[in-house]
Formats: sequence, C-alpha cells, structure tokens
Amino acid sequence: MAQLDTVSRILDTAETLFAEKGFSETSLRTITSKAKVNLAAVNYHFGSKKSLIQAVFARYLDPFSEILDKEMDRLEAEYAGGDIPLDVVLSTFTNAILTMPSPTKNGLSAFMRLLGLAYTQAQGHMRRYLQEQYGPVFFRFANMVKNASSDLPDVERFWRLHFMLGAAIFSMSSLEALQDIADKDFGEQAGVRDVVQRLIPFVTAGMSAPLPDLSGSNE
Amino acid sequence: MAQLDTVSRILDTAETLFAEKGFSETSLRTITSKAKVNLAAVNYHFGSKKSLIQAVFARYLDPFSEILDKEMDRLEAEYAGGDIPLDVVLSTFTNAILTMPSPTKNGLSAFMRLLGLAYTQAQGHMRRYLQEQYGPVFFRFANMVKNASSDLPDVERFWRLHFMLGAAIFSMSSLEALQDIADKDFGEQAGVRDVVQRLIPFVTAGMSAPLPDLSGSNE
DNA sequence: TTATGTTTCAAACATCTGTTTGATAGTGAG
DNA sequence: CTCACTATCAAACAGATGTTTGAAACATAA
Repeated sequence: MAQLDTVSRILDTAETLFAEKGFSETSLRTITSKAKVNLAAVNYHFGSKKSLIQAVFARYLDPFSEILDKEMDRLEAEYAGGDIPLDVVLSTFTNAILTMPSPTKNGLSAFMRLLGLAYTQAQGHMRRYLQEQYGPVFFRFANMVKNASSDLPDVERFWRLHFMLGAAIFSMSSLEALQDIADKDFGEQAGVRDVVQRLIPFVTAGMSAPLPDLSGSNE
Repeated sequence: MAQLDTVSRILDTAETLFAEKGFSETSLRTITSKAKVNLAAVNYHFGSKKSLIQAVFARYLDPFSEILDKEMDRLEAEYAGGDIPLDVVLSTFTNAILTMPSPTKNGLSAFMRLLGLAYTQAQGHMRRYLQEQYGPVFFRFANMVKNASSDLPDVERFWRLHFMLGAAIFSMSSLEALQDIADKDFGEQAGVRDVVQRLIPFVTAGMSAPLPDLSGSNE
C-alpha cells in the first residue's frame, strides 16, 4: 500500500508543478522534495521523467477520451444518422471535460493548462505519445465537426477548427490567472463551467461566420 | 563592425532555435555553436540568457508597438471621435503585424511562435518585462476594442478578448506546421496573410455572438 | 610607434540535471 | 523463523547548464 501512496503523491505534485512552470522547468528534485518522497522513487516507479510526464497526462486523458467516445456513441444514436447541430457537437466535447472525474483537487484548470503546454511545449516524444494513444478518438470528433459544418469549404473549416482550438486551449490554460483578473476587475467569480459556457457561443459564431475575402492576398 | 555582426548572428540563431524548441530547451552552447561565435559572447554582449531572450523579443516588439501606436493615431484621426467598427479595429492590429519590417528572413512565423511561447511558457521575468515595456500600447488597443463593442457587458468582453487572443496566437504559433498540413491535404499554400484574413471574420463573428445562457452553472 | 579600449577565445567554475547503485528496511508466504 | 520480493533511502555518477576568468587579438586614436 505504501507504494501506491508514493506513486500518487508523485503524480499529484508533478501535475501541479508541471502546470505551474512547465516540464523542463520542473526538476525531479523539486517534485520529490515537495512530495516528501525519495529522489530515486520517480525512476523506480515510472522509469524516467518522460514516462512520468506521460503518466500525468494518462491520468486525465484515459477517462476523458473514454467518456468522449461514449458520448459520441450516444449522440449518433440519438440523431440516428440525421444531422447533428454544431453547437451540440461542441457541447458534447466540453461536457466530456466537465463531467470527467478529476483525479486531484486542482481539478480541471491544471488539466487545461497541461493540455496547452502539451501543444505548445510539446517535445517530440509527447506529440507522438498523444497521437498514438488518443489520436483515433479526436479524429472521430473532428469528423463529427466536419459533418456538422458541411457547408464550409474544407480548407476554411481546417483553419477555423484550429482557431477554435486556440481560443479554448489558450484561455483555459491561463484560466487561473484570468479568473483572478476577472474576479478583481468585475467581481465575478467565474468557474470553469461559466467560462466554457461563454466559449461555446463565441466559437459557434466563429465557425459559421461569413467566408473571408481572400482577394489581393496572393503575395 | 565585427561586434555588430556577432550580436546579430546571435540574435538570428537564438530566435530560430527559441521558436523551434522553446527557451529552456535551447542552450547557449547550441546557439553559439550554430552561430559560429564563442560561448562567452552571449554573456559579453547581452549579460545573461534572460537578457538575450528579451533582446530577441525587443527586436520584433519595438517596431511593432511603434507601428501599432501610429496606426491607432491614424484611426482616431480618421474617425474623429466617431465610433470605429470592430473589424476595422482588429484589422488595424493585424495590419500592424503584416507591415512590420521583419528583422530576419524567418519573418512573421517565428515571431508569432515566440509570442505564443511568451504567453504560455512565460517565466516570471518575461511576463514582467513584456508588461512594463509594451503594456501601455496594448492597453490602448484594448480600450479601442472596448469602444468598438460597447454593447457587450464588460465581463463578457473580457473573456471574448482572450478567446480572440487565443485563436490568433495559438494558430499563428503553430503556423508553419499547420501550413504544411493544409498544403498537403488541400493543396493550398496559405501565406501568413491568408490565415490572418481568415482569422478576422472568425473572431469578429465570435465577438458579436449572442450572449451565453449562464443559468444553472452556479456550482 | 605606443597606449587604450573593445572584442574574441579556450578553459575552468560552480551548480544543477536525470539516472544508477548498493545497502537497508519492510512485507507476506511457506 | 526463513526466504524471496518489494520499496525506500543516502550517496554517487556522468553529463549539461549558465557564467566567469584571464590572456590573446584587434582596432583606434594620440
């Protein structure tokens, strides 16, 4: 039982520190000392720092991708081959995030920040791991988005999908800092749910915006 | 003359490497060896690695913030106290980016990627530096956005502004990778200008989206 | 020329990094 | 108890990091 305790103590503190400072900026020594475990424990239980990072992600992404997959099953059954509105598709994704059981009390904001880091700070091994492990689920979701916006040219949707991703990941990954500001300036204590609920109309409107005029931009 | 050559050779290669791998992942030794200058040159000319990072940013942000400031002068003169449409305000910002003289041939994509890193990977010193150095200009711009969307509640605008920022920074910071995919999948060789031109309608629509229904989210 | 200030260079410095080792303690089964 | 296995620990390891040093090369002006 002692080993499980050590393992999860490491995972918890690693998660917090990674989210705070990033991966390479967080040393194993600061993790282990803060977790009150021996330095060698990380390499003993996880093998290497890289594997530790992956384990931190897996603890969130395993349940998340499973939930998302089931939710998509449910959606397709409910609409039975018919068209699914875009905002419903998007809400499915965010609902999967919100209903996901959180392994730590930090909850979502740490996970969101990690997602952001994974995308920008992604060293090669991380990108590969995420792609191999969770690629299919996200590919399935991307396809649902495609069907829900079939009037959009493929190239345009491609870019708008990434604008959407950016809006979500970026704001979520700085969520804590932004919440503090919002609280101080507007007296609004926004939870993750509120922010997500604000995000949906924004990206939905963005996805169905009029097509851009690309004339004169051929450089 | 030799010293200027050394300085800019360091800046050029540092910029490229930072954009590729991030700040802490790039060592002074890889920078100096790739730039074919002595290791000590960085500390001699810049003082420290932190200052090098700031110098890389300054080379872009100094001209940019100056241009943006002047463009805002021009706008306010043109509209002479009247309301400035939101998409015009936003275009001003992107135009400032596009017309900015690029110190290196990497051009914008490196700069955009750096901006993204600065925001997500921002160690304390970077955030402070950016705020102190370029805070006023961006504050002025934020105010223009506020006036151009005065019908929006303050809190709502606050969050949408960050959604917007996220969409821009995120997609721009992965621009090169995304361009490759877009080229391969759709045969479209999109330049920075095209992407920006696609971005404008997206964020404009998002900014003027219907207000979210926040009921039932009080957790 | 000499003298002065600046820039380059190889080498060393101190510190921090992830990882390994071998000894020690703890645990549960036979 | 004894044995085999697992987990913890302090210590050391090998390498990389940013930074400093002191001498050498260079340039510029008197």
